Amino acid sequence: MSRALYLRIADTLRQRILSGGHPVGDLLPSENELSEAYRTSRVTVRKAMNILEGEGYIKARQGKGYIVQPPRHAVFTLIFGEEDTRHEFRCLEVGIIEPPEHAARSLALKEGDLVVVIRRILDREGIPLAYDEKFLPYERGRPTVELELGYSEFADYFSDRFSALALRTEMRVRATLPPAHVRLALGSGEERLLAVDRLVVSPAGERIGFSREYLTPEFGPLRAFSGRSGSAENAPNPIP
Amino acid sequence: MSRALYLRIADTLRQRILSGGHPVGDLLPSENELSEAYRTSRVTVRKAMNILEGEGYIKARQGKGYIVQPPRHAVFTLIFGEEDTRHEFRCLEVGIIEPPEHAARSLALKEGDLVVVIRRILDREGIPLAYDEKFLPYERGRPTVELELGYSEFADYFSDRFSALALRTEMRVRATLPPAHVRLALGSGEERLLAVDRLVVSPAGERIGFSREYLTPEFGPLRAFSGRSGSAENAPNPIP
DNA sequence: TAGGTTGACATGTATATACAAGTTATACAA
DNA sequence: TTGTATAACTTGTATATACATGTCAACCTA
Repeated sequence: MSRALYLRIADTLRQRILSGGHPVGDLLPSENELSEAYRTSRVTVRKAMNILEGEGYIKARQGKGYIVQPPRHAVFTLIFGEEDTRHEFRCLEVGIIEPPEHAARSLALKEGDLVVVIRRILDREGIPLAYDEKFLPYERGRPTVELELGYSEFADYFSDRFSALALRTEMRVRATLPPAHVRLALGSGEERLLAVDRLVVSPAGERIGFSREYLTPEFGPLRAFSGRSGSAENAPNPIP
Repeated sequence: MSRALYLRIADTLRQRILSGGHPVGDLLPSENELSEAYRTSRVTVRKAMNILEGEGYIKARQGKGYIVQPPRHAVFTLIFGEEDTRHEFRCLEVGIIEPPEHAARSLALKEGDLVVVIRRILDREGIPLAYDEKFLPYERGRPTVELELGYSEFADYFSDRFSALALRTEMRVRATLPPAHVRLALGSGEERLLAVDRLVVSPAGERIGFSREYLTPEFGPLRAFSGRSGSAENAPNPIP
């Protein structure tokens, strides 16, 4: 038997969108029209639509229809460093401080607001891999269990307060010269560092935490894979 | 009305997986068992399963069941630089050469194989933003229209030979000191560069192209967003 | 004219059903 | 013992149907 009908419907609609037959913002034919056109049921058409929606080509609006979406950016699966578990964290500093300017701005703090700070070194067998600063808005009275934060992401830590999947993370990566306190902590005269800023935002828009990491070359490159839905198995590693 | 039933089923199963109730490799209860347990139809249970499968928690195996998957890496939407279209490419070199060692290795070329090379500078209003090298395996007799390659990705360019969606891209990002010829081309004494290697692979595993880009600080940071399925609208930009 | 109602039509959720096709353990035959 | 049917599971595909809910334009009323 050939490909399933709902896949073939998705294929032809996808092709029609890609070839410009349905420009961005266009309303696709309704489910009823399509099910008549393909002489099939509405349920089967919906399966095709769900696929295209998952791929980002269209967006469903109840009561309105399916709207063709602008081409979205490539989706990558990001992997930090090697899957090597021999690394350890050395905590340098934990406390409640006035936030440095960049953290205050990212967390949208008001003048005088305090933050919980955690500064750590990641190393593997004595070799420093990364310097890591985390900033969490300090709420008077909230238990500061979070001072014990391990390497887990904010998202992991806050998965009880929020559904981990609901949290949104924004990252910025740049090459940088380390500030003095980082260079000192990392020991060597490292100059080729990757700086990774992360901001974790709750579904309600509350800024939950901000972290800045400085990655040394020993940490390894930041790797990303696109194509197919992010399962690790189809991501072998041809780039040497 | 409360949340839809299929969403609630997905929620409770997700929670059960996250809390270790169903370890990795475990087989979930079958659709029939679940539809009895929740006193609903198999179709509704399947909707829940499809969600969890899309989120990577489980994987369906026909004839077998739903298998709990290992936690997958976060999926990010990557954005390069600003959405500023005032930039231009200046082509430095186009030709057919013996590949440099890193390109030959990434493309898995044999001794003596040649590549088409394109070296370009990206700049905005006279300021260099990036240095870009692309390498394509040279096939004798293939028309070298590709010498005209614009800023389009390989994926765009080869979308006629392959479905653009089928192509897989692997990226590596690191901070680097530029090699001499790049420093020369970029003019200034730039030292804080992001190096981005990309390898594009066809569905059959054929290595289609390799590119190496050196991004200056003026190019802007590499940005990534996670959470929700990669639509651009829910990615405003709080990190300043 | 301004504002509210209604109805046609869109997608969202849910049920019941049927058959196709992959998997596996068990029973049985060579 | 080894191989092969078979039966009882599993998920995959597809249909027909019902009602809930969001959207919007046309119409009606004050």
